[in-house]
Amino acid sequence: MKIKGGINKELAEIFNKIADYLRSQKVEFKPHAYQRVAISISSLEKEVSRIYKEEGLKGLMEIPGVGENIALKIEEYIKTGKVSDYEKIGKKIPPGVFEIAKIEGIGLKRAQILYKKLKIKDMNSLEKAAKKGLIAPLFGFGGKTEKNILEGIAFFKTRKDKISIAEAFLIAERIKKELLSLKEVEEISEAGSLRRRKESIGDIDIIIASKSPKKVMDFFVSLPGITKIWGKGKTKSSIQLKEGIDVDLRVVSKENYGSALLYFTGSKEHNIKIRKIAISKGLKLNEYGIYKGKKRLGGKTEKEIYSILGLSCLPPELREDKGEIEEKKIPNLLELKDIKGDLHCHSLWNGGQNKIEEIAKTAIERGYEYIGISDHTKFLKIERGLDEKQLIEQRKEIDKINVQLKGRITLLQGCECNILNDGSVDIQEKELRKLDYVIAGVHSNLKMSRDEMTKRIITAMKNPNIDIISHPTGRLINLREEYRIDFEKILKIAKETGTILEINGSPYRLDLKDIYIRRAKSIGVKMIIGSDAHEKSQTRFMEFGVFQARRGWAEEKDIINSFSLNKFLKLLKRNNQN
DNA sequence: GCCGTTTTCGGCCCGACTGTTTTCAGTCG
Repeated sequence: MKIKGGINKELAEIFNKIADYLRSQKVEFKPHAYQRVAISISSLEKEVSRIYKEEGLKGLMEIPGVGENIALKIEEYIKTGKVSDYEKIGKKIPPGVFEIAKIEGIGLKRAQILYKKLKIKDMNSLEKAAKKGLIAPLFGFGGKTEKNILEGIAFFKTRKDKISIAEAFLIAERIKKELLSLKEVEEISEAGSLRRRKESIGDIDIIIASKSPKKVMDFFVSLPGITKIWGKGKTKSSIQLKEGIDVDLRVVSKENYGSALLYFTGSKEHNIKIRKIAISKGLKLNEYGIYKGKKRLGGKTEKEIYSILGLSCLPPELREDKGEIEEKKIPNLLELKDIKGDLHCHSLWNGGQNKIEEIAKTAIERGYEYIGISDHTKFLKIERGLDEKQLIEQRKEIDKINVQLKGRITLLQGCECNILNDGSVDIQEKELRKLDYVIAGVHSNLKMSRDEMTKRIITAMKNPNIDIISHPTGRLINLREEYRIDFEKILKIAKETGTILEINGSPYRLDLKDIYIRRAKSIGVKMIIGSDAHEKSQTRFMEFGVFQARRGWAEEKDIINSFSLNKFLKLLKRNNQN
């Protein structure tokens, strides 16, 4: 069973599947151990093969959650490309059955029942069976489950072969770095949907300015990790990477770089519109430049072209033909460097991977002025959510670290408490009041009716002790739809109550999505970007939140963690009541 | 299978809810 992706991701997926399998066999404790290792390996910065090469088995065992047994399995995979225990499972369960188990409402146990009873071994055979109504009569299944299965399959079909912005961004950074090592490369940039920072990316486009296209192309098609060369020419080459994504490279002359970048960044709709403007001015715009008759007026930079067309230079994130061309006042978009703190971080206290002190030090390295610890609370047993007593204990620790780090950073204590079915939360109000800020989010019973879920969130927003709503729509990209909510109503109440909506930067969520951010901004609802880091390196998810905010036309003034600590605190509901 | 400022062995992964059941699987991160 071969899985696409870098070695850490491959192993994480194998360990996750072993965990799923053991859980379906009712094995105790081991699934948790495997799952933990899967999480910790996938958040490693270094490839396990490198750790093994440099430090051997001992190095592997220093990875959190890895003991002797799992270290040996990692070693086996590095040496042979296989984990024999996992191969044994593969003989019992076809890979398609694991896929089926990803559908909401189906776990590996039910998938195995379907395999045994109806010989269902992939999505296709599952869909056929559900449509024929063969599933509902099975013991333990029913009409609603069958309906859920069909909805789940439909959702899976819409996601196509796209990868997340986070994954595409990191791959592109790596490739750009390699290409930049060539002295023949004069300019380089990503283009396409990646440059526009869309949340999912079909393929990666890269544009290079160079006088020696052949050298650049030869180097490009010899990069490590290529599984297929679709085509190689003087100006355009296309490859497939082992991560399962295609990369297209175009090499142009420096004179054409701006026009090529503009053309290949898109969007198509944006390009059509600016070409029409060119025509209306008696000009012609293409990927080689901007022309009046045969005379070339420019094309070296994007700015030059926009200026000839009488437009301001539009940031790529806005180029969707959603009003940016007509807009008189182009927003001065938020930038990563504007961010002064991260208020959504989980610590070791609730099952995160790092001590508060380590998170604080990472925040100092990131240049933040403040950092907030917002651990889950007690309703989420599986996350070891904190109760009132533990919050009081945690405060003591935070106070102590604040003294140690005085002058370097300020730590705040918050929590991410749970909005229960009736809109109340799982921590007593008087304890919430003692915190510096409170985030509340929905983490359970996600399939409520639209009215009930809207009411549930609104009740929480009306609570004077709740400052921020985390991941307000609850979607997981490619995995789970939003809660059914009346978002307009939620915006209205957010504005009235001064509740802040989060833009969750985790690549799995990116919630709020771009159109909601733009809508919130237009109404004047304040937002905050949180990394939702469960491991210190994940604080970099802030950047993906900033991308998302930029696509939503957000400026510094719309995002409250771009404010200095004092201004930020003054904006919180708790500090703003008469 | 991992882990140790109580431990090198005995803890760890709990509970409320939904759908479909009459005991259970799956979902929330």
